[in-house]
Amino acid sequence: MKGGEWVNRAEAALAATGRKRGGARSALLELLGSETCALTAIEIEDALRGAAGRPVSRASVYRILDELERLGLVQRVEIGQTMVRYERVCDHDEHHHHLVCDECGLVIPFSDPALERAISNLSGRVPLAVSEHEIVLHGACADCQIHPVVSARR
Amino acid sequence: MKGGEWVNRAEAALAATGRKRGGARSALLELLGSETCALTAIEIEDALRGAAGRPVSRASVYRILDELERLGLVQRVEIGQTMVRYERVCDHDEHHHHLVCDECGLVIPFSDPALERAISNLSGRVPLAVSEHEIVLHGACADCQIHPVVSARR
DNA sequence: CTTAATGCAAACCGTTTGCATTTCA
DNA sequence: TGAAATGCAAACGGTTTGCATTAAG
Repeated sequence: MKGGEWVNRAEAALAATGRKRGGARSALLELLGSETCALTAIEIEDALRGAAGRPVSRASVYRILDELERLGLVQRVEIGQTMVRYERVCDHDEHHHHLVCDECGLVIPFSDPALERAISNLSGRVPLAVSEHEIVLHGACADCQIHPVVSARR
Repeated sequence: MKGGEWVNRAEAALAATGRKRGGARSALLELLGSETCALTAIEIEDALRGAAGRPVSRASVYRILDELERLGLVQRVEIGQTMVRYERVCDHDEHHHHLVCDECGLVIPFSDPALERAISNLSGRVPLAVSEHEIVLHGACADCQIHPVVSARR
């Protein structure tokens, strides 16, 4: 499984910087490894408090995510929903972006080679050394087109 | 000037909903009309308190922006910088996206027809009725490639 | 033992809200 | 005069920080 590989890579990267191992962090790594799309800190906290066991304090969730982000193992995904989301940084073939339903908040991952081509093409012609990119399509998901939630509006 | 047109359209849209005119709002409209790229609420507040005259309270800035957003006259731009940015919604030919320098926070607008083509092409093949999209390229601007700000990191 | 990891509670800060006051039509 | 617009200050809520405690090596 892809996520397992990522967990190993993460453990290795952390060990390489002379870090000690902690229960909270490995629980969080395992969760992120099993998840393919972006979660908020609260969702992570809840998931860890729930079934999977090993509750982790919110402060630790944020600290660990921050650390993983600095190491390039996790990336923030900000898709206009107040709360920041986090997901593991994956190999090229797992690279994806997000569809966001503005009615119900549903987040769906997608990928599109043509779009990636346009981006990498563009990256060379721009006054910035591009290191990453983020694409978000907003709209209404199938359910919300059928059952519009009148009062949602963020 | 493009911005002037936008201001007129905005005034008209507001009048059409039976709203009264207020000093704070017209000052804010004028500012947004003269600005081509995204500003934060604080930047707007400062700009209005400064030279241009007519200080506007922060609460009003947020309320007015919210109102303009609901009317489709302004759009939020969230580019991973903690604070939300706002810019006027422009005609098709002014449509653009953003380059963000992760070192110093500089925001640069850009547009790319090929990218837009890829997006609109994609929009039809996706499980979402796409109403808008946002693209952000992150990296280091020219200045920051030369003089790296060691400790910036958000 | 020495240093990193963690939890708890308080602090932060951008944003929103409640309420009294002013302004427009 | 009645509804909308505005300012001020307090409330909110996601995130960060300080500090004391626990645990890894």
